[in-house]
Amino acid sequence: MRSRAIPEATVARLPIYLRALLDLAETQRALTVSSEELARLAGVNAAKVRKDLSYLGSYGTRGVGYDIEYLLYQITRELGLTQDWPTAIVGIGNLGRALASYKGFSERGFRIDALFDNSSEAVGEEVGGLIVRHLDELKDCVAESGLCIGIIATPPTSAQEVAEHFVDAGIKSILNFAPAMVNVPPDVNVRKVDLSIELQILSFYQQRTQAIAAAREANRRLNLPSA
Amino acid sequence: MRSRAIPEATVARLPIYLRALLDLAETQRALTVSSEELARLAGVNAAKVRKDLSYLGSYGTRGVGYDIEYLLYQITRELGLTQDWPTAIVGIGNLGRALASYKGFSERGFRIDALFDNSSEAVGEEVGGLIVRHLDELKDCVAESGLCIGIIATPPTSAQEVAEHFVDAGIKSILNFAPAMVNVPPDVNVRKVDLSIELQILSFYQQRTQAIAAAREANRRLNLPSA
DNA sequence: CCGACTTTGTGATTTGGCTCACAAGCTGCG
DNA sequence: CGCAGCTTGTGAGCCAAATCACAAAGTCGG
Repeated sequence: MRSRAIPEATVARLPIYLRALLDLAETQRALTVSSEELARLAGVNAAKVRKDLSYLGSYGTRGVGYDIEYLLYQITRELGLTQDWPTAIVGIGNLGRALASYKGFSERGFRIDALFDNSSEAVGEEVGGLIVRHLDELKDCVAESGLCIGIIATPPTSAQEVAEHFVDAGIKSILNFAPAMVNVPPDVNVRKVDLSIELQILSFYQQRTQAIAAAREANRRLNLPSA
Repeated sequence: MRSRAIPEATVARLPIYLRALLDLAETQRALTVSSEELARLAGVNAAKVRKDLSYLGSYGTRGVGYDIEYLLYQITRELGLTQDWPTAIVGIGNLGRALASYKGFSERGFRIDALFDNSSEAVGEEVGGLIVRHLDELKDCVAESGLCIGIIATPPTSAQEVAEHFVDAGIKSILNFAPAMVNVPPDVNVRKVDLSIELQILSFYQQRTQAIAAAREANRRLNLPSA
């Protein structure tokens, strides 16, 4: 189990465990936590927690559980959150503004360091304590201040163009909020968050349960035609 | 293949195909699309597209491809997007405001019909053309206007409370933007979007590639001690 | 009408991840 | 020290989903 290959699914859950552990550490009720309790807090099952944590190494004690502080440190380190990742947002519309002032980022070690837009209206404006700069300055800015992560918050039509600016500037990690696919070289990592896709998935299941209810109702009436 | 059980993974991709098809329909270059092209637009592989679409029925023509308009209609219907799903947002902070005025929702048939908060500052304010109401009015509002989907955009500490309000009001579909788990009865469907989790995942892979580069560099120096 | 070409639909296989179940290992108590 | 009671770590089996590969079914040109 000493292989350095942590499954993708596990990586995606580490941040969830991290948050649960932070909550536990704040409310100082105990020094250790069992896989059972962590599972409850993270909304998964206990075996999965244990298997996930075992990929990081054997950090638990049988009969006792996991030391909260130690586990916190290990997960933080594994996720690369012991260092700051300077981050830039491109596209200062509704969404970009909200992201720029979103507390959740800074709380988890992602300081937003620069904002860019290509409309002359937005450039020069102050948003969340930062001055919006023109997209053309991106490359220089990356070179100067070592930006590592780029966030796309533009309309979908500009997403590809912004992604290419990022790639050109040497950024290797991109978070794309625009509802559009972007193509990048294989050494660049893109993750996508689509706010409306999740709603559409909810719609699917909602419709299905309503359809089932309607069908049941129809059957009931057929079976009892003259109630 | 006539089974009505569409795999979850397929449901999650249908919105992506939908968007790609809408793009194609707008730019009217052709009446049909091949699985190959659709796959390229959606960022998946062609066999997956075909298998996904086959769960909806046999809507393609061999040697030709899929009729764009017809496929659009079928996916829209399957996702339950032929009807409107009245939606409410609870928590009118930075994020809630951005979501309330986010164009992407209305473009895809999710009209935001009501906004709620429980701070007396926010209540009464106008955001995106709607008046913010107090959370206590939620239940009445659901009864009156048939709200179907609830969005949580509060800080994590309030998420569970808001979820319980939703459940109490009879809402069965919840989209949770708060970085916290919520517990609901099994007949309620919760989906979670966590903006910072995606950044943390990016951080993991970014750190890993940097670590590999550093190790390689170190090796190079060891092998060439007196360059 | 035929043969070359294109593209779908889908069995078969592989992969990856989830769950179960239990041995191994720790604590605390008598 | 030995035993009872927890809790971890992990092999084994299982299941869903991704991929492959190809027959079936269409188009088009001559």
